[in-house]
Amino acid sequence: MDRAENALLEGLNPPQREAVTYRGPALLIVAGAGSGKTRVLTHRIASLLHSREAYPSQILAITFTNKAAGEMRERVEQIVGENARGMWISTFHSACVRILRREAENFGFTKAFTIYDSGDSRALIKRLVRDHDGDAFGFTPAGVQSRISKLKNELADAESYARQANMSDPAERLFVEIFADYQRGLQKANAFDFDDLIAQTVYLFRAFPKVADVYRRRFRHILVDEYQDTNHAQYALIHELTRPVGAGESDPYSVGGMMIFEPEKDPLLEGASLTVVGDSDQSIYAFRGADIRNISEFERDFPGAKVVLLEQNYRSTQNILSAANAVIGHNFDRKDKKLWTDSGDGEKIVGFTGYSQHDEAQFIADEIERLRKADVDYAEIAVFYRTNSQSRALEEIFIRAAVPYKIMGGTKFYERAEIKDALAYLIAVANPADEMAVRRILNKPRRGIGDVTETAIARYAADQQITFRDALANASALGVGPKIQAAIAHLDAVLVEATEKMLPASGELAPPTAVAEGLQLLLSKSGYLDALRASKDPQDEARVENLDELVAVAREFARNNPDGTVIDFLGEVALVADADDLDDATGSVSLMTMHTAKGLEYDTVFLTGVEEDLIPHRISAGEPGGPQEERRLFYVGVTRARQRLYLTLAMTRAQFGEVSVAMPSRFLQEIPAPLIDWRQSPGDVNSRGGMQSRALNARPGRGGQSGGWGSRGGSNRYGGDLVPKGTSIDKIANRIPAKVRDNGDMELATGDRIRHDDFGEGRVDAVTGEGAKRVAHVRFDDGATKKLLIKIAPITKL
DNA sequence: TTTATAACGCTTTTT
DNA sequence: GCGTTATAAA
Repeated sequence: MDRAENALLEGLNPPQREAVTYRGPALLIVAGAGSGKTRVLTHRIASLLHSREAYPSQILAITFTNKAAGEMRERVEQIVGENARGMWISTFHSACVRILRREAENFGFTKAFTIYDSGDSRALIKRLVRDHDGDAFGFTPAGVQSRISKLKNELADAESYARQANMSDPAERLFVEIFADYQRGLQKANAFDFDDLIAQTVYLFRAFPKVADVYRRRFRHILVDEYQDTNHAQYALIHELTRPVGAGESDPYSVGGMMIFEPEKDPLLEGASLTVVGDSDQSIYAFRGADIRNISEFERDFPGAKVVLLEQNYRSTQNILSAANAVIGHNFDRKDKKLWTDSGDGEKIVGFTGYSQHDEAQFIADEIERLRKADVDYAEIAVFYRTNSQSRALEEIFIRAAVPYKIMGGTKFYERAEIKDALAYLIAVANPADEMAVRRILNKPRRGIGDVTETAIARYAADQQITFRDALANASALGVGPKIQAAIAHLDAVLVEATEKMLPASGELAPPTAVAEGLQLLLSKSGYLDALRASKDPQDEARVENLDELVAVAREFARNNPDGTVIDFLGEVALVADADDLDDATGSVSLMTMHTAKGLEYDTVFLTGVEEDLIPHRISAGEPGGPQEERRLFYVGVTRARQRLYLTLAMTRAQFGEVSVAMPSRFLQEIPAPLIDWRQSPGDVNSRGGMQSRALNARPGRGGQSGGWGSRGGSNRYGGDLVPKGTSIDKIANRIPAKVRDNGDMELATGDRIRHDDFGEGRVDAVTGEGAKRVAHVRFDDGATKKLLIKIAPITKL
């Protein structure tokens, strides 16, 4: 082992070293949270390159997000420099796009295929459900879409599904019909959806072993990150790629001259070596088909596989790890794994219960400001929540408290209407077969082309056996008014002009700037930008800026890919997720869902909304394995924190415009009590002498919910302190009562007089809502009116 | 065809 | 609470 080799191993613990240096057909690295897996992975790649066991071009490293891929490439480059070029470090999806582009002609697509994101495919499915009268059977586009997606992830197509489905059930027959039509629709549009990218690549490899062999011969070392999140199709793809080369020679498809590569006699070459890294405790994507068995049964799938366990954590304090271990330990049927650190206990976890989500948010804002004064950088603070909708309350308070923040992965840039419109213009140029894109831009901006005209175009196209796009060129033949004819002709002319710019018919290469310029041309000459500028809707100003940004993205793309065509650009754009542009959060607090948080780490983490029905989410309760997955999600959130972890919740939460009572999450009770320092525990909130609500004090007498629900302690007529007397604190971890304050079925009617612990006496003006959500509208004697949740407000009937 | 209004219903996570 | 969609009116 030479010096450079030694440098690669420096600072690694023994299991990490083993993971870097082991050589064999299959290696599973079970990497607990924060155990340095990216480091191990990059060093392993560097080690392979350094020892000349592999050329860069023989390495395929697969990650889950583009961001992770970029990071890995960067870190490998830091070690091996220029040598990193030629490696494929990419996501499953972009790797498959690369392969499919090269091989598309083998199976009825062209190189110019486009990619349908979930919105696109939803739109297509929606139309099909309508056409087939699907709602008669209770079909919703979302439901059909998720069924199709699940099936594709299992590598089933409409035909194979039909074979084993109960076809005497008319609903099943209809579903199969819609599924098949959907697939035909995609094919006709020369497009793949996300799931197809993987599945079709697998089909391609299976149907054309000679094609598969090309890639098997090329990639000798395959490394897969986040293996616990792979679904069956991705698993199958890995399997296909790691098969011995030439093994498929007897396959009937390999005769017949379909393949583009000359069949040649191959000496059987053994399969590529496979390294997978994962942590079954961090599997949080089962809902979209991730199969935890891929990792738990790895040793069975790849006999002779080596397993390396990384348990030492380099990220968090022992207190945080102990809490994480305790919670995840409640999941049964998992391999026991305990994270540990040698860096000390650190601070206690801080718990806080607010009266409302605003109160909770206020606490977080106050705490952030306090940390800020202690010289903590905003960028090292993150706030996590389970659902995107929870971010609103946080935002409101943060804005008021002047806490700079950035929402990660909120409304997605590429899902904004104006961006999708702009991309549809590009698609109309790059892949005119994609009828949906053409239809989308038909009347954007408004040109007076409505339903009637659209159908006329479609009928004409069908009659003439031409595409919808080509029908636009014959506006005069459509039998529509002259004004509309002119509008269509103008649109057609703009598209033609852009096509010449971006895809010159002469065959010469368009200049790198063509995409950005073409986009600008489309947006301005189509009148799209003018329409936005003329609009009086203030949001449209922001839309113009978004479009400017898209043009900037196109320019950036041209710089990075001088040979990139508009098709390449669209392909890249279709596969960027929002997790990918997390970087520019400098100087602001990061807000994101727990799912988005995976793979990230922060000094200080606020885990908010730690309530039943939120985490675990109520929808998960009914799904098999749901609560367990929610626990893993919680575990992921907890293990993101390096030094400080806050667990916060609220007593009441407004959801769907309704206020409801929230209960502390069961996960809180799974954390040993001594680990948490409750600033205000769920118990305190209901019992006398609890701490005061800061939110209330900050804005006394403010109407609305936050002021209204809030109450400070107060005697509880129905049981006082809900922790039974004489019970040791350990038995009831964290003193979390099973119930919050409960007034039972207190009956209130208009005209009743009540006394409120904080606001004094008043008269009930009205009662709205039902059951636990009944709300009393009370006019207090000082003139203030409040809305009070009858079940839990600290009130007594007089 | 477009616009205004009402009703509706849906609310988890995402490459 | 929200955005989307159906319906009615201009």
